[in-house]
Amino acid sequence: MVFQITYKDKKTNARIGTLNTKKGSVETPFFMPVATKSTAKFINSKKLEELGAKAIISNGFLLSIRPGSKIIKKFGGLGKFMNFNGINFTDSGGFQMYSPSIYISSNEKGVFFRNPISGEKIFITPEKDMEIQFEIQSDVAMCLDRMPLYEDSKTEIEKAVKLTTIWARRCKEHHDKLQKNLTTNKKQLLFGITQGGIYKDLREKSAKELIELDFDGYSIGGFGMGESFEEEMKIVKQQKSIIPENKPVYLMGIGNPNEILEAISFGCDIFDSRMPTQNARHGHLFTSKGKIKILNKKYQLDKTPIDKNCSCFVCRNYSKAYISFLLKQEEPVGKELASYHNLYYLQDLMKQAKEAIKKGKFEKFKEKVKRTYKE
RNA sequence: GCGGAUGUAGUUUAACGGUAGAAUGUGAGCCUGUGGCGCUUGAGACGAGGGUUCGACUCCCUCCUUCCGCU
Repeated sequence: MVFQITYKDKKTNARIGTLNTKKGSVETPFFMPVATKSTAKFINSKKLEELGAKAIISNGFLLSIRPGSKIIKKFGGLGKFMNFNGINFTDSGGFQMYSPSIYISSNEKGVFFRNPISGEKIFITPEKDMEIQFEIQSDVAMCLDRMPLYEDSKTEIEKAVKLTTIWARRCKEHHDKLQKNLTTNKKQLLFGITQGGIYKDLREKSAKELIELDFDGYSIGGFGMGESFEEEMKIVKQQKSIIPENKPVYLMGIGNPNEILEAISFGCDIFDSRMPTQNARHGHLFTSKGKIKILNKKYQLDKTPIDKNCSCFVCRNYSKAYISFLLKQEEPVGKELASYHNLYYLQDLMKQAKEAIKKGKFEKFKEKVKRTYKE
């Protein structure tokens, strides 16, 4: 059993569940720090465990360029290579099509990338992508998908949906083949990714086509690209109404506290985003009173911690003024401290959300957080 | 003391007898399946005084500053 629901909220569609992987189980909903190249930026794997991350997501495609999936395999897989005790997700590289510096083109057969280091052309097919993630031995793999941009025309987005389904089928077939000889408890999970922008009809088509292929879980992709909160949530709600109840749902790339809680209330289970770490490096910090910009001059002499209500390592030891100064100086430790706090904040938020769901107080909790993060 | 050079944002520097431009720093904002990159925007300067000129940061004079060299 890949996924079990253990508790359902009465007022909303929020739920508590268990995701079972070859590395172990994790309670949902949870948030994954992004560890693209086998580490979160400025936060090592032991710190990730310390601050409460039970799962993280890395990028299979980028890791296959360097150090190479064969090397990671020799270490016994990504989890052992980076010495992370939690669950390792890997992304397919589909998202890198949005990165003009390495993306060249794509067709029905696969995607052309430019190796950012050597400059050589790389051709990634869905089959190749599955082999990479299999070799890296992540616990959960993602399908290669075609992510359109928010500003793309509906025709373009429709084409992306079509391609995403074609690739998803090939991913699934090849993934099954690769795992045929493994015992059940050694199997890697595979998630399909829906596309379709903010168009209900395209999203419906995308989700239904993927469901027919029967994945271990379903990701909603292509958000956080410029659409409004309402546009996004309208689709999330719709996708959840199509995806079978007993499948875990992963809203990709979403890290804003408001958006996460809203999506949880619709029944989403898994999240990831570079937001906490990227924001941290740029001085935007999450607190129980909302977001603060610690580089602002008014914190120059502030002796208090980032968040008085936070019990993280950073808030117990350092002042706003000190962290602000370090960030301004571009001292790596400043980035480390800020990133640590933001990641801790999100892990703690998820913990509180789960407790609130169990106590039947989730809606109230969500509204409270929403008020502090009103923009 | 004499001779030479020098003086433009906090800093490093452009240009021009007719609106003084940039870089960096600084203030404010942006970043959602990560390129630690970056992007937008605000404030900020002609050493002082006099002269020539319709008009001077620009040409001339005096003073001052700083640097170099020489008694």
